Amino acid sequence: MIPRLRKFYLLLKKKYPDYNHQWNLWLKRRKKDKEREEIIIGAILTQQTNWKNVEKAFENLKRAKIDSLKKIFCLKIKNLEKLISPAGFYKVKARYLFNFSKFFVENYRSIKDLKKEPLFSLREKFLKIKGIGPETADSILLYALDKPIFVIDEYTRRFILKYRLFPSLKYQNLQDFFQKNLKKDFRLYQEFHALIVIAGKNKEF
DNA sequence: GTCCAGGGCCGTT
DNA sequence: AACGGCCATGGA
Repeated sequence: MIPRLRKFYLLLKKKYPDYNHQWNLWLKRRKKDKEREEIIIGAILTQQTNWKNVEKAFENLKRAKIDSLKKIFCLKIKNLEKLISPAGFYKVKARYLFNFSKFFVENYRSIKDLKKEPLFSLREKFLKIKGIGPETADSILLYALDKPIFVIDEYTRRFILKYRLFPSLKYQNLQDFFQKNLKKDFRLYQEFHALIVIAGKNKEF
């Protein structure tokens, strides 16, 4: 029998066919380390923030040639604050970005090196960094490092709530629910979660 | 002018 | 363990 959750996945997939094309391109492209680092930076900048504002912050960073965690680590915190200010909460986020960058440059040689580490050991380490909570940690693991862990965010909660798919909205409970009902595959997790976000932005729930 | 967006931390209970 | 206040900008 097919889990109900999987039916919703297939339904969303059918409902947003033009996204399918983009998705296939995203899957095929071999991600460069720089791109993975950008995903990490974006995961922090977008905390409780509209993506439009995050894009403005990215434009500033690009203009200043700040395109890696190492460069963020070397930057003066005040300068970093100024560059990312359009993304809001800029003082805490500058600190958060610095904290993650420090963790990265001091413990790993490259993104490949980081990627080699097992999921759960990595997740625990991420969660110890100030500024990295469960959602940000899992976004980085899933989207930047291709690790099979399902991201729970506000859209995911609204999706679950609307269709009454699960009684609890607590992070761990929901994540277990998704992972128990889906094949353990980072591609599936990425695509399903992305579809939930698209549908959410589209005011479906 | 008001509301709010893909969180997380911290202090209080 | 759970909850409220706080962090800040730009677009609707």
